[in-house]
Amino acid sequence: MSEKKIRTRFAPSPTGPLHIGGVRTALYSYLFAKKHGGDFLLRIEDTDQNRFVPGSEEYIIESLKWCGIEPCEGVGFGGGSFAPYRQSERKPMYRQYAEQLVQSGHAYFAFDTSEELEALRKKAEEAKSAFSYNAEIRMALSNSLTLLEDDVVRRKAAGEHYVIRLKVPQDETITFTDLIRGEISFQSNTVDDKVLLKSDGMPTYHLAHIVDDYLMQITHAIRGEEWLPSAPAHILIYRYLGWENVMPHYAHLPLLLKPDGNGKLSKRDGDRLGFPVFPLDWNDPVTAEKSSGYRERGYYPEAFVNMLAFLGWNPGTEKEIFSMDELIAAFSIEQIQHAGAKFDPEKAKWFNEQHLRNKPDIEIANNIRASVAKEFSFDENDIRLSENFLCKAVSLLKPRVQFENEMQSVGNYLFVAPSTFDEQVISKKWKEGCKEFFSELQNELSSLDDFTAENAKQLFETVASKNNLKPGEVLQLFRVLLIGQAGGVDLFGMVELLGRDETCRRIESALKQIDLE
RNA sequence: GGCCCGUUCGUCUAGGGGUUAGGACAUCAGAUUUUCAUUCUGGUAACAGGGGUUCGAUUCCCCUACGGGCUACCA
Repeated sequence: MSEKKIRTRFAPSPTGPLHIGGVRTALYSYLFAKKHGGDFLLRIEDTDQNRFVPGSEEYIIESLKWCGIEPCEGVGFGGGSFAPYRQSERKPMYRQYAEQLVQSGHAYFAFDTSEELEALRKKAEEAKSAFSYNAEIRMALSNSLTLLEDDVVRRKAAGEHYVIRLKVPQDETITFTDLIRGEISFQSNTVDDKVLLKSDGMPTYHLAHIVDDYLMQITHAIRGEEWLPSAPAHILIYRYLGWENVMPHYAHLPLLLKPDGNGKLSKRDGDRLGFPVFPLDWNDPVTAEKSSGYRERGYYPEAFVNMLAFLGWNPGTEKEIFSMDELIAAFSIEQIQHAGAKFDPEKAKWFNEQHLRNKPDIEIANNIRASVAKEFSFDENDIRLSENFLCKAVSLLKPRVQFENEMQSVGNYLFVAPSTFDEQVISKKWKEGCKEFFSELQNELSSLDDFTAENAKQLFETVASKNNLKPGEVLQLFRVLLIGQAGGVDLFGMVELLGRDETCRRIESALKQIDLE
């Protein structure tokens, strides 16, 4: 790996919505490429026509866009000079490499039907062992190693289905260096004769990803740990194709695990524990199942990405809140964890909260304006949609929410006057003279010129003492008159936000509604 | 079953032959706040077990246990 330009890829299958584990794989590949001034591309691995799910390719593209993980070339993103980037469109390219391997004696034609193989598997299972199409057994099956050459030609000419299998050597040790785990060795006898080309003429993942990575000049293949067991077969394919000296460096990422219990994170866990497992909402066209996404749940993409980056990686410092650019600068494969990470929905929320805190009020105000207008049916010229009002509301609400979209429900009292009033507070705190006090307060406030939190507070205290009341005695009542409830944002900050007219209106209206003797 | 990968607080992790084993989330307690939230302070809490190697091992090696992945004409 010297002066060669770094090129990484994300190569998902369009078999459904992109799992957050997949997004993380894409993210790490992206960060690594960007860090080294390289290219990151998106390739769609749709070699299995049976598992194709309509809409999932679009879903993948939209997810990456939302996350800000933008490939500089590939399906949905244009650019690049290695098109097409969809394997189904590259179908004609693969066969020659499979046949080349047959020519060189490293692969063979196999005519065994799925039924025959299925039967062998069953038999092996009954004998409590696993069937493996390998050196030990291949000489007993129907393939070009056992059949007469004429027979092979005749069968092919007759249109009989066949696959091309890799001829894995016996008694060899296959060693390679994983960027995360270091040197890993496999005994070739434990590797099976993987199918390279299927009977429908499509390549399997094993052949396709190698041909494409080679042709697309990929330098680093970052993928999930589930691929580790087939890595020796991949090394062999590179070797027999004569590409071993330019093959990409592999990095196998640890998996994302369930928050509780054992096993890898699945959609079911999200449903069960109430958190999304996908970046975006997804309605499955086949099963009609609905899955919720981080975007619709209200996460900021930068918080989502930040959270994902920290699941299995850390910068080695104590800084935790990162922008994408900061992640790019800090990223390194050496700091990737070796063990799987249990997903923690609580910490995910915390990341969003932190990004929310760091976001300027004006930006949040602009983000929530439309939904506030809709929620409360405000006219577009309503003062409560003004930049000034919304910014103040946001700053008041910011410490009380983790998501932008919680603001209007958590702070709904800032936008609309209450219709009910906390009886407990009233019956506990209301006493002689309160009515007079609030009437006078309303009166005084209505003529307060500079209507700030500070001035309103001062006035409140003055009027209270004039009525022989301690501020503490009527503060809670004041809050209930204004918003109907006991808790909430800073009282006088809210008074300033509401403004003179609305504040007075609310006091007056509350005094009428509360109807005390 | 076989093969491969892994194992530091409940969780995400830092660290690394000699440390009071650090941080964050969660949790608990106190302070601040007229309330709730925020904020601040503090607390509980971890090197899976057994053998080596070593003056010394949580750190290196081996074994065991446990966890995970793979074992398809799926990726």
